[in-house]
Amino acid sequence: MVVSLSTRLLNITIVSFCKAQQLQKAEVALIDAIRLGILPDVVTYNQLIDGYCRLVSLESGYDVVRRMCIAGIKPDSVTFNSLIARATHQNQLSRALDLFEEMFQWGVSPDLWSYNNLMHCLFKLGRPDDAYRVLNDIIVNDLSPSRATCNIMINGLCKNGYTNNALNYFRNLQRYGFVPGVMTYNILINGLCKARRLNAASRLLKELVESGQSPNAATYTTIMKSFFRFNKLEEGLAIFALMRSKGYTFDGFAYCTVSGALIKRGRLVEANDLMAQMTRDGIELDTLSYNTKINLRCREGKFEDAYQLLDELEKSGLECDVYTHSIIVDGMCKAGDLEGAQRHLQYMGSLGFKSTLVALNCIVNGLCKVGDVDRAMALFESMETRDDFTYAIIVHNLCKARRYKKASKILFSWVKSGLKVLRSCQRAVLDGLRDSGYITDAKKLQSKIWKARMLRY
DNA sequence: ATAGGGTTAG
Repeated sequence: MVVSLSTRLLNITIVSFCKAQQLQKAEVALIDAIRLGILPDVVTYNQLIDGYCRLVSLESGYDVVRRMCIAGIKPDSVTFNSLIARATHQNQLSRALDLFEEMFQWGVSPDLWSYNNLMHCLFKLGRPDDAYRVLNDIIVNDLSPSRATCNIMINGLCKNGYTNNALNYFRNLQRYGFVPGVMTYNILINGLCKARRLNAASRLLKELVESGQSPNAATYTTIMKSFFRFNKLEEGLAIFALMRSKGYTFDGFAYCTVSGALIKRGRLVEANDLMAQMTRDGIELDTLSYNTKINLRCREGKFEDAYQLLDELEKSGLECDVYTHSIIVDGMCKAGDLEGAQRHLQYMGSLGFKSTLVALNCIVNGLCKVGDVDRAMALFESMETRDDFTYAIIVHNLCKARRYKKASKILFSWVKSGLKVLRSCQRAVLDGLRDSGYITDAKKLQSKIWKARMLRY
């Protein structure tokens, strides 16, 4: 009795150190306890494993599993769930499946958490069919899907383009007595907004309110963003005002989102006012707010001010991120200072930023805008990773320069890359080819694209 | 645990 009480105290100590992100101290507590003759149990180790998985890495968590086995304690489903959560969070599917296998070998059955994580991972990897198979596994294994399971299903279906299936699934669940919460509604509203089905989204919003629940910050942000996406600035601003009146603008994120939308449309004065208002409302600046302010100064052409903000950001103990530098590189490109942009890109590299893709895209775009499509092409060819933005910039500008043959080659490699292809770019190339007399080439390109798309699946 | 949210193209 005395021993088990001490173990409980040890566990409370360990979990609070893990929550405070102090693994060293948790380890010391464990050693001290053992020295006093207090024996750790499965809970002790599970807490430590979870801490290592969350704060350090999957491998470091797994090391604790080894220690636990040496100590003669058998892992349980909670042990594996921490490891599986970390693996699936990093989209390491095969690692997660290895853990399932190992779990079976220990004679431990996966529980609902294990399956939920696996489902989520499969959806993120764009494999909705396999995720659906996991849902079947849940039912076959006599586990009942939880609210989280349903949300993961609905979200996964939406994210993979099956908005209608998500909606049908949702309605079926309701028929079986499922009472959706705000999160479920948010997932669907977001899915419908992204699928440009605003009427269906607003019907669900109405349903949410009629169910006696209140929309939350996420609901409002989703709706506001979709207004901005469809260029309905005033409607978006009205939502922002509503958020403010309800106190959902406490973290400054909404301010920055609205400012970003204003900056994009060149309404710099209003963006300035808004950022000032944010300060007046007593919201502290974080990296995001600094980035927004830097973006604003760059667009105003005040690069000294932008650099001063950068300085201030670092002095206040915050850290610049990849956005900060991409914003500066883009700002210089937009101001026509390609040399400055290249210089800042190098600086960014020297700071150890691995992903310079967005900054490179900005420079490719900047080179095109000052009429140097050849240098833009050279940079494009030298890039080791490209995304849909990279291709869109190059293809669009080659078309603008009426270099349709080159554009059609790049468009084709774009299709083959599997990245999302902008319809406007594809049309520009095909129309361009036809209008300049290359009718056969246009037809050939079209059939090649068709075939490449078919071959992908 | 699972919803939203900042940089680049059109």
